[in-house]
Amino acid sequence: MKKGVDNMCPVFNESSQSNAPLTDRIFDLLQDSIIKGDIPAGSKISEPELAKTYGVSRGTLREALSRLEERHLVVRSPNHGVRVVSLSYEELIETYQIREVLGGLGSRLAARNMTDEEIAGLRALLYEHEKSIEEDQGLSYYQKEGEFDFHYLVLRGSRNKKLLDILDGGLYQLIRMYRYQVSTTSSRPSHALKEHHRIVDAIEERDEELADYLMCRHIRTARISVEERHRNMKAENDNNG
Amino acid sequence: MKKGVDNMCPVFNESSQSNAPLTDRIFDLLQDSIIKGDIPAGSKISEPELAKTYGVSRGTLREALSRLEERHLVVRSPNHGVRVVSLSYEELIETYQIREVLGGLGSRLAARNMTDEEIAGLRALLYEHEKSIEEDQGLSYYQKEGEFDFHYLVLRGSRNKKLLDILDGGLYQLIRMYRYQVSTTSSRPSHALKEHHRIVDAIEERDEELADYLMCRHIRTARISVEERHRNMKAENDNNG
DNA sequence: TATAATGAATGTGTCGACACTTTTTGGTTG
DNA sequence: CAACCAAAAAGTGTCGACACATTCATTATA
Repeated sequence: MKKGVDNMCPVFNESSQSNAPLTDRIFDLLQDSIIKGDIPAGSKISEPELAKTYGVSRGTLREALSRLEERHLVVRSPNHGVRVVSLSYEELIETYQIREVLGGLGSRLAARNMTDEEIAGLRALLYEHEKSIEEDQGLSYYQKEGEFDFHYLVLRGSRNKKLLDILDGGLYQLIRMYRYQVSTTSSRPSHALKEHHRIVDAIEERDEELADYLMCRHIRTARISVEERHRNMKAENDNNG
Repeated sequence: MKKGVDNMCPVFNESSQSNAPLTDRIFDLLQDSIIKGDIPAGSKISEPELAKTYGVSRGTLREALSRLEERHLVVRSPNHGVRVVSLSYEELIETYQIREVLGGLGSRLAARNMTDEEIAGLRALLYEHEKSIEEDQGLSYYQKEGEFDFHYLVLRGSRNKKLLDILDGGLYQLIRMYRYQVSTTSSRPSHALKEHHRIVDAIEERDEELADYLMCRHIRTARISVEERHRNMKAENDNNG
């Protein structure tokens, strides 16, 4: 499963090594469970119960929860406990707005700083994705996570660590969560791939401005698609209600 | 001290209420100490010692440290302890690059979403700052924190909570830290104020594109000033060494 | 005298326990 | 039967303790 792309991109679960501190592993596990919906969005968390589930002490778990809270994946109200965020449409759009300009910046910097080898690797990834789309097998993986692999490589190429921190450590999560929840199989994956190729073209030609512009537009397209889907769902609800 | 601007802007130390959970208060205290340099950058932290200093248990303090780590204000290496970040020049520039596009986005959204009352408040703040600059008293405060009050109000006006989260919860800190450390009394505070006024002009006229552009340029100016200062310091060091 | 081995001291990782607060339950009363 | 109050159950906030890892000081050795 996951084909050759497996382990290519350490974006998620950075510290799941079995020798890493327990708290870190719990943090990763929890984050994954929240994003994938194993722990339902909006549900309340019982610290003793969760601690028993993962087989760790409450203090250890609370440390992980503190970090999750800092990442806005859970919300804690004093004396009332912790509950998983319930992603709102507005928040999702806000996230896309930010991702748009940051993605643009990342792409621009990537055009400036990426090595030729890295660019080749990026292109290779896209061919992987193409194959994945043709076969039904990898399709679901590509649409759920594959796109992040691409964006991750670009971000790495930007040489701006803070940028990667922000996007990988807090911003992507919401979007991934959304994808898992509404299982949004982007209607035209091949179209997205074409856009990816164009972005790599621009990076390859060291055309910073174009790379910036194309990435912005690419993400804006995704946002608009979400907005459309939302309008449709709302209209449908209004009809049924 | 701090004149009338006191308590005007709750950007920092949000949860220092005396009834807030102990962990949160420790978190705020620690963050402030780190930013202001009371706990020197790069210094190693002894958990038992710090816990005794603040009069809390180690578990409580560790929770705060976990959040500080998520915010990249401290770095933890397993079994080797926690040490305060030592801000590097590169990281600072990276931060400015991001702040540039995010500030632009915030300003653009502020032009779209701010109410007339909010805009009036923004203008009032600038007049406060003008007065502060004329009197020597408030000068140091303005140059250290006043500018953040301005940017904070704009961000609030953008109606994009995530944007505020990112900038206030992680990005501004580095820059504030830098200001305290090199006590960079921006050479031309009145010039910065003029730029602020122009930005408010654009917001007032609901000129999104101009607001975006001016804010970007304003932050870019700050970045370039930092870069220049850095070049000068380096040149001086090279001469003396 | 420099270096390597060894034991003490300090520090981190993790856990279990207790006090106080909120929620739930179940009985009581109008 | 509904509304209300009280006791119990569950949960959160905070603390202290112990095992293991790391660092430091000391001593023994080449």
